[in-house]
Amino acid sequence: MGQGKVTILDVAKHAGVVPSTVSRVLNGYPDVSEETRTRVLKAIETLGYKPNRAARVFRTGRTQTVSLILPMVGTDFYIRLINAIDGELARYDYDAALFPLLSQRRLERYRDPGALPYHADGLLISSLNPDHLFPGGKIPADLPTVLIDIYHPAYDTVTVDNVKGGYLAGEHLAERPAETFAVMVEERFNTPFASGVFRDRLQGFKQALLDAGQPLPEENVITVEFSWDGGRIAAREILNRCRGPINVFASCDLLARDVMDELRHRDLPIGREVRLMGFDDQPWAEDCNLSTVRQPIEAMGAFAVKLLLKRMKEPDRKLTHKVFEPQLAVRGSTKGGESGG
Amino acid sequence: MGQGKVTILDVAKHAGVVPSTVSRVLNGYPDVSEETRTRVLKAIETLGYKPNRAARVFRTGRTQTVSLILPMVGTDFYIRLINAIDGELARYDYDAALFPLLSQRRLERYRDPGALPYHADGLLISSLNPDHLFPGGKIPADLPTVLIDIYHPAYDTVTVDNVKGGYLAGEHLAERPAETFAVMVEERFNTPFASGVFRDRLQGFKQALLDAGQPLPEENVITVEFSWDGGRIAAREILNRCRGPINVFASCDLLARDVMDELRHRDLPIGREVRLMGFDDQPWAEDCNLSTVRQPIEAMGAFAVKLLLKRMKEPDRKLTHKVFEPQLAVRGSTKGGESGG
DNA sequence: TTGAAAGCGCTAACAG
DNA sequence: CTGTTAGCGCTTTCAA
Repeated sequence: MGQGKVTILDVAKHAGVVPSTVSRVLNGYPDVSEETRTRVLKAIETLGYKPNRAARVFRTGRTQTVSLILPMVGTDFYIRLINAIDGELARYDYDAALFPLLSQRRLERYRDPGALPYHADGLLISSLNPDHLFPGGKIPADLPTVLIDIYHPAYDTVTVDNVKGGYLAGEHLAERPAETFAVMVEERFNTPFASGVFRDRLQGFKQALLDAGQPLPEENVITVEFSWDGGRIAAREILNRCRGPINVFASCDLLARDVMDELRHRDLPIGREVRLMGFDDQPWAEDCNLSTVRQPIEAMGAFAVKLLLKRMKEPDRKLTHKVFEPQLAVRGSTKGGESGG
Repeated sequence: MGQGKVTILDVAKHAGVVPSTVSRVLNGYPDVSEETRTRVLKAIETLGYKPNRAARVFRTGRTQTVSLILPMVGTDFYIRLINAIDGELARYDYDAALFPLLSQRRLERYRDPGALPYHADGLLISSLNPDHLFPGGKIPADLPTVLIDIYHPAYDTVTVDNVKGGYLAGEHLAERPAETFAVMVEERFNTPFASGVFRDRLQGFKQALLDAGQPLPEENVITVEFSWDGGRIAAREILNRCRGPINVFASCDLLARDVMDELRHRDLPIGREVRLMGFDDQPWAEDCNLSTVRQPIEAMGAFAVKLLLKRMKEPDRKLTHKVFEPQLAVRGSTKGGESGG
């Protein structure tokens, strides 16, 4: 049975119908009598028929696939995003194909309009700016496209308001005045991987402090590489400079975690002497008792999918730029009293 | 020009030849006169012809694509592996499609023989045991398959000798006798994600100590969750138990890094009072001055690809089980003198 | 070295 | 509700 060579014709013969009828059953058309339907299904079963995807794609011109281009996979943000996108796509019988831009070579291959990622019905690009990615900023293939986590005037975009998130963090810390520091991540220019989110977060943070009448001195912005000990270096820098009560805003939880670590090793009671905020609400942030800013990633993913499907249906609809609002997650690291951990 | 609707027929007409000739040019057949070849190429150029991948796949039955199923993407091991595989595949005009098993839902979808990953000419599976992955251990689609980083008697496999790696680490540490500990990562049974590498590393390590006449007491094996603070917990445990000179073998660099961190915070001179070994040789291991065990990941990836291509050519060739040997990378964390960092 | 012709497996008009 | 028919774009014999 089923050597993979059973075609719709075999099924039709076996069921005593014509191929198009089998096709109708296969594609769930309503106008098939219950009787023939079961007969066809039985034939499919006994012959072990497996539809030939290549033929279907060829014939219909649709792959039922959406390509998702992103910098990497493995961080919490992307895993949650992918799952959200995946789940939503499945509701419409679509599959997601993942294309993490792990190396320069891959990027170069994706400049070819015939490359694998463009063999899809639509394109989702997360955290990457087409202007930096492709020569002339033009996506090689002419596919319906939605950008996630990055703004661009020429595409449908789904973003989170990072400025607002930073503002929320700033507002929150400003309620408990202290010498305040921000730990930033180096974002190189002209890199494909520069979405500017960290810059935005800092900007909002500064604004909040300004509005609260506690402007952040420029020298209190510590910029570090996003490396295996960036956060620790920043923490040491801060503690060298300042002894009294401190507020620290780290532009992502990963950084905040390292800062927290360093603080704890110095027996500084987090939440009292030092208050610390992160950004992202990583799953372990709660365990760390880390105050942070939560992004509605699942909602963004689902929205992006819906938007893409709409764009696929109506290529000429006007552009949508959806902005999601982040939320404050207040925990021990900015409350009084308990130590964080 | 080139609305994506230009076919090989248009090109043929424009060049004054017949479609099959265009096809011959497209596929680099030798028996085409230089004159017609250039004429065809010019036609392709001016019309902006882009070959229709779907049609080609349909016609030839080949996708020129290999699917790579792995637990995740983003760790150094997988990034290096993917790049190696990618590069080797490109030499043979193949593309790699990545399928990280990020969620249970994805796994379930991949149980369907019609799922996207099986729409390929071959399958590479890294670090995942088909027996745990699929019901009955049978890969849903009947594709040429090579397993990487995991052994299985029924498939071509490419592995690294983790037992040997652990042995090398053990031998190395045994040269400087001290109270010795091993930090293990919890590997749950019946999980798709249990490849057993950590177990193998520990086994080799124990054997080396045994052979050196310094058997490792069972209670000196510290098992931790692979979480954000597993290494630190282990380090504290070790330091609570023991004061004198210590040898620590962490079953991966990530863990070793956290152990090292905790040690440094206690001002324990790494390489003197405490000697520490990791496993994997992460890119930052050298910066940390961490002694570790290096895996020939690039060689493994390239070999796996070659093996897969052979299997695709000759489905009936006998199974290959290639085992690569790891190498010791000795650095400051196990040398005398300098502190690690 | 090139042309003619057939057909891969499936779907989508259209007709009945 | 079901059958007839045509053809998607490309490759691959086979013949010239």
